[in-house]
Amino acid sequence: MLTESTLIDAGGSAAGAGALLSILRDGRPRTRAELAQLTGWARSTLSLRLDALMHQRLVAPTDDAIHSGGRPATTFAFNQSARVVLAADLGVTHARLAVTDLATNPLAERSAEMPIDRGPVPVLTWLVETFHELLAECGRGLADVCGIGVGLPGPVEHGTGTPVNPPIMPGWNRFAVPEWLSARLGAPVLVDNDVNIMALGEYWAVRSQVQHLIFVKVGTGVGCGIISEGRLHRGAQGAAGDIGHIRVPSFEEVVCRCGNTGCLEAVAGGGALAARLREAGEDASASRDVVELVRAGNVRAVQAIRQAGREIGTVLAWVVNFFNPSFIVVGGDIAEAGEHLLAGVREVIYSTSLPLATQHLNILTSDLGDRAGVTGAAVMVIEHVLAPEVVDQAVTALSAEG
Amino acid sequence: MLTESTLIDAGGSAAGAGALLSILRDGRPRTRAELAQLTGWARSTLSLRLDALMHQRLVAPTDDAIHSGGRPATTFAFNQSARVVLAADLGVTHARLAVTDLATNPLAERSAEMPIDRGPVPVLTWLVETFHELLAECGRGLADVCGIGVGLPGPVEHGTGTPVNPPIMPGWNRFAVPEWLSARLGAPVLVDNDVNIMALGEYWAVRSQVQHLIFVKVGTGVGCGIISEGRLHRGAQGAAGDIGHIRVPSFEEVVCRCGNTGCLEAVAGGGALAARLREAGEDASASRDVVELVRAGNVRAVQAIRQAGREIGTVLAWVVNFFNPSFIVVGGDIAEAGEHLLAGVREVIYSTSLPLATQHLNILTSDLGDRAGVTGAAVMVIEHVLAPEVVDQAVTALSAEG
DNA sequence: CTAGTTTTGCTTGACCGTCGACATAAGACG
DNA sequence: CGTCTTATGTCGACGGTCAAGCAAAACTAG
Repeated sequence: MLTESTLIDAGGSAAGAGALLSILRDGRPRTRAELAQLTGWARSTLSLRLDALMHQRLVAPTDDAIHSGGRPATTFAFNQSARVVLAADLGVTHARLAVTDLATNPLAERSAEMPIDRGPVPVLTWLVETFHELLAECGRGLADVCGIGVGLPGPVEHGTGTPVNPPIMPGWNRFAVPEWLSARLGAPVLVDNDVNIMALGEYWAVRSQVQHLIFVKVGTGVGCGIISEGRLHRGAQGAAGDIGHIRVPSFEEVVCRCGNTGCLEAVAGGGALAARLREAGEDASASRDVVELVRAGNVRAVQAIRQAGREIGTVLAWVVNFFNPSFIVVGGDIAEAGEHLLAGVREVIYSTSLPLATQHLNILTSDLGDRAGVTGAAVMVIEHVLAPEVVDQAVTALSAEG
Repeated sequence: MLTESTLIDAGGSAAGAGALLSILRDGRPRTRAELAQLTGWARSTLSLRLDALMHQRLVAPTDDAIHSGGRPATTFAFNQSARVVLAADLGVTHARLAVTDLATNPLAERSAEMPIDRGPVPVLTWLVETFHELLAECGRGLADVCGIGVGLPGPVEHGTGTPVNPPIMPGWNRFAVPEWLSARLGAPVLVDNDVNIMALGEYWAVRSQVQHLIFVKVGTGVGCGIISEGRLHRGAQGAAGDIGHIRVPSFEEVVCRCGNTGCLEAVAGGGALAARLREAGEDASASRDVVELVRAGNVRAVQAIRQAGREIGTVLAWVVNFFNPSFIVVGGDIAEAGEHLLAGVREVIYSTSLPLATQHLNILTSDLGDRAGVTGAAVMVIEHVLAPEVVDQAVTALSAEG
């Protein structure tokens, strides 16, 4: 069997351009002299590499030059607009699509009702159409697209990009999302669980200060995404972060939709809160109604959410001891209904977890809000496409053809 | 300020030798032709790199050649005996030292009573002396030592290798262990928490099958080490894995040595078990006595251990949902007292955790037993010293001087 | 407007790593 | 013992990288 392997770098002509780009990716403009010192290359070599990146339009000279008495030095910076990313966050009932630049800034965005249970072909067909519209909106074409990132509301085998036995996505099991999409959009496709993607998005927002982060989504259900040393921890079956079905104390009688009893989700999830408020005579059928009630100042709803925060905090207190993150970001419908949930979470964590672990721990609501998903989908693509090896390969391929 | 930075590879003469070694590190002998194909290098280049590694004695030709009609091809394999590693597992009362080869095989080993509370200088002085004796025992000298790995029973800041506010190591706080040891033994020193090191050791034993592993140590206290994607997760303050002070349900009244109540350790730790058995009239003052009782067939002790397994299993069931490991290895004094603890752990995890997460989960006792610590200490050193960049640097340094 | 200063682009020659080809070594087979 | 086959060492060629130097460019200061 022929493996055609090149386990180690090919030593191609412009190899190293990727390393240069990864220095410039922080966005700071730099002069040639600075870059030569940082890379350790000769000025001539550096110019070669820089030219290669400029031909790819991944780097561009900035307007402001540095004046130091003589000829001003032109500075070069990462060109965020070189390519665009198509990012999709598909929820159970709702979808958000965006075209972003290479720094996750949105160029065009759309949010719409789109039930996932319509099945893969209708949903993805709509997705392709909408991406075309959004591209037109911001004056870009398919040629500018460097990759497509998709978040799905269920377990996804990230290696192949296919959903596996998703409980709430009828028809999607083992559907080859990447193949289907890349055949129609002509770019690499990456797929992952929606909570993982939101964790990536939140990590991106604080990446300069933080290595270990937990993102907790409290919507109809409860789940979390785990970032260890800046990388997503997916677990052996890609099932990591499923804290919604952890059994919490003193609620052994509550039945969960998963069939077990006492699950966190059945106690503190949006669906459970709605049901409890309904029993108390309030008008609430879904997680979103609970948020409405809280916004309207309904005392019972506020109390319920705060108590839910305490229950979730109990589980997160364990997580803090076990995982020792420096950030916990809480997002999802229920978290966005104000600080009530967070208050409950903080109350329990700071009183229960180890002082060493809580000392420098930040517990916050998401700054990105419902944009965390699309941001994370874009991050997933950007991290892949702008990885040094991939850039080197692209640069050499282009310089080879002329 | 001069940074003298070379962020990107120096392009030194024999760079790439490290990559070659990392291929050979699986121990399988290979011919030049195979290696050339695997690396993608020309045969001549490959021979150059191979020579460099052979000069370092890191690779050696094997005796058996492959006969294929013409001139037989000599095969080359990683030479595990090229260097030795000094590994130390310092417990609270007990210490185990070993000299190992580059595949963690013990060449000489010693286990002794050595209370950690004698303070850093007496303990480390004894350690240096004993290492000299062990080296003499297996006919090696300090020149053969490529690194020293140490495990300590408390929180360690791995970057600097110093203990920080250890609760049970008087005098060790902020003691610069690496500097002290490397000044006397002339080799790089790596220090980490003992549980982390044991996790590394257990991971090493199953690394071909497993990416995500949890090692649980049940001794006087309870703690765990976390391996994510083959790398140790230490957490933001290096405090990850502290499951001993997670509060478990229905034991809110039990007081823990940490001052809180209801901690797992206060319910299921070896110290707690001894106390409970003592109350019941048995003769047990420490965790080791509990093991004795179990070995002697004492029913109360067996029941106590099995119940402790259930309590620990409760916490591990949460961990399984959150982290989704593929292996859980249980070690420490209490775990080695037979299958009783494991039975309790399995009972709870398989009945409580999500089916998806438990489907391919293995829950085992340690094969390495009380050797997990020294093995892990050796692994820590080997992974560092045999990392491609480090090997490249060593090879170029040697070829430069002649 | 001119002289001074610093960056930038271009060229050259030298060096070193890598490659491919050729010659030689080592064992198998008849 | 000679021939065949395959492995291995050696050597020249190629190409990428570097350092140095020079000329042009671009701005400041007077």
